[in-house]
Amino acid sequence: MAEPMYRQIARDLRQQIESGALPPGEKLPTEQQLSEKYEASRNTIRDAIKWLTSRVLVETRPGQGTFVARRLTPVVTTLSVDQETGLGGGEGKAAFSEVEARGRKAVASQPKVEIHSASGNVRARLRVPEGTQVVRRGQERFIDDTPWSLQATYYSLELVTRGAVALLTPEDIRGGTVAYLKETLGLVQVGYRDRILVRPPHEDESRFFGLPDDGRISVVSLMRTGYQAGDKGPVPFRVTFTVLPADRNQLVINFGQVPGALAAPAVV
Amino acid sequence: MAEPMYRQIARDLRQQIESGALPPGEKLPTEQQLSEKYEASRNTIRDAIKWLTSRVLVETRPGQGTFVARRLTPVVTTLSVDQETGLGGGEGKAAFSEVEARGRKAVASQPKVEIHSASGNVRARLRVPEGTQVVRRGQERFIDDTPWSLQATYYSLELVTRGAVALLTPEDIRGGTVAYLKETLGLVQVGYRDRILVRPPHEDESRFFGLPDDGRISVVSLMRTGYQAGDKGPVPFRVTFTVLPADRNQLVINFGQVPGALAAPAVV
DNA sequence: GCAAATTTGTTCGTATGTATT
DNA sequence: CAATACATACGAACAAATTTG
Repeated sequence: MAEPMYRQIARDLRQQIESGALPPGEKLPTEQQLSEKYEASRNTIRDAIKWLTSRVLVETRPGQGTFVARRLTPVVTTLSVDQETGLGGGEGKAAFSEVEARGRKAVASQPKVEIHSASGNVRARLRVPEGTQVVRRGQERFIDDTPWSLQATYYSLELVTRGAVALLTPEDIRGGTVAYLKETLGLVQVGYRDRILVRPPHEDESRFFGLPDDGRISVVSLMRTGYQAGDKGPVPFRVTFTVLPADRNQLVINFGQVPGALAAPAVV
Repeated sequence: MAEPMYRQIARDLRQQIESGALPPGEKLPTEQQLSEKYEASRNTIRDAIKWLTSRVLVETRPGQGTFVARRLTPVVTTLSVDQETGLGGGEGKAAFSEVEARGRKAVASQPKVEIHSASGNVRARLRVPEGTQVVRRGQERFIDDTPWSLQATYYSLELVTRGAVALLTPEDIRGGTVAYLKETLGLVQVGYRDRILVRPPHEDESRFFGLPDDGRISVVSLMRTGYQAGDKGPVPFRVTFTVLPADRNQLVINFGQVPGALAAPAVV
């Protein structure tokens, strides 16, 4: 038994999908029918389908059947600094200009504001001791009414006590928080560092994005630490966490002179 | 039956793993033993373990048992341009300086050179018509003797006919190909665009990296298009594809002034 | 080096539950 | 309510990989 039967069946079905014999959205024969066709038990057919499912080639819907997965058109986000606004890509309004330029509708929820103790990554990024109070401003974003990103920015509560009280209002801050902090406190962001990693989604993220609960689709976690000038070099003053489903997003970063046109999604 | 039995069992085991009762590397009880403990059939236990496996919480080894997965210490790659060398991060020797600064040993294979027709993404990135001949320079990279990245750069064959014959030699080009093209052809890279996406690994990639063949660990695909100056704006002249396993790599990009220290891996 | 014991992997059959049409 | 289709669960047998004696 060089290759298990369920793998042979999976391979055959995969070939049919990739050759186009079974186009996206098409319903596969029922497990019963496949069982007869391949002369295997229904359990073995299910193993084959499970193999295809874990590769996101098909998806099963109870009571309906198994369907060839549809390809999602990826959203491209440019991370490099916008030369005009000076805003980092993927932030505030800038996050949407690109999406809207493609004729898709983008909306963001009202920010949700919370205050709690900085923990784990937030402490590490902001370089604050345990127990430090931070303001968390969270937002949910949608494209064409489907969930697209979860974003949360953390600021030390000290910024509020120094006068940046608008950080506590659960509304969009006109012009963006970076500009607001500059006006209010004279705090200038001199640079930022993006950190990108891929990981399985948390449960709440799976729920929000409607990802399958088996964790086979990862999320891209984007951490952006903003720095202000300090005596001994740049000092962090805010950190933003953005979470995007990995299967429908691409990131683009430009260095130096590159074509001005919007970057089109790459073919996977 | 609100929550299926196999999920309850998986949840219980997961809790034991995350609480530390079952530390990384520890062997779980055998399927037989778990079957008795939870009063479920072996198949149900296997379903629970499969659930944990798909989340990379455990890994099973035939003939040995199931073990709590060990956390890999991620490798951090900085993509932004090195201020001193002018080289893009993640390329050539620059790709390794960061790794070696952490006391890890990094080696690259001799480049493998091939010539063939540009296809798909290569055509799209280089903006060349179907049938265009390109030079492909491929390299495998290792950190501490474990496979770390697969990289392939494509150049139009025209660069060779114009005099950049070293592109065809299966050896490292001293100083890097970007510098070589500048010396030889006066071709200056004025900018580049990075494009990042996440996808399941191809079969050859799974083999090379030793990833589980069920595709549950994705790879990060990094495409870098290099541009030279042209009459009507920047024109692409090379494209590099780098593939990294997503579970052990982090990317960092700096904009403006940021702390000079090496970026430490973030906690997931 | 080989044989036995252990452990996971594959496959079948069967029964029942749950979601959708 | 009935029919259809996938989901869960049990039991059993043999295969393949690995360790142990």
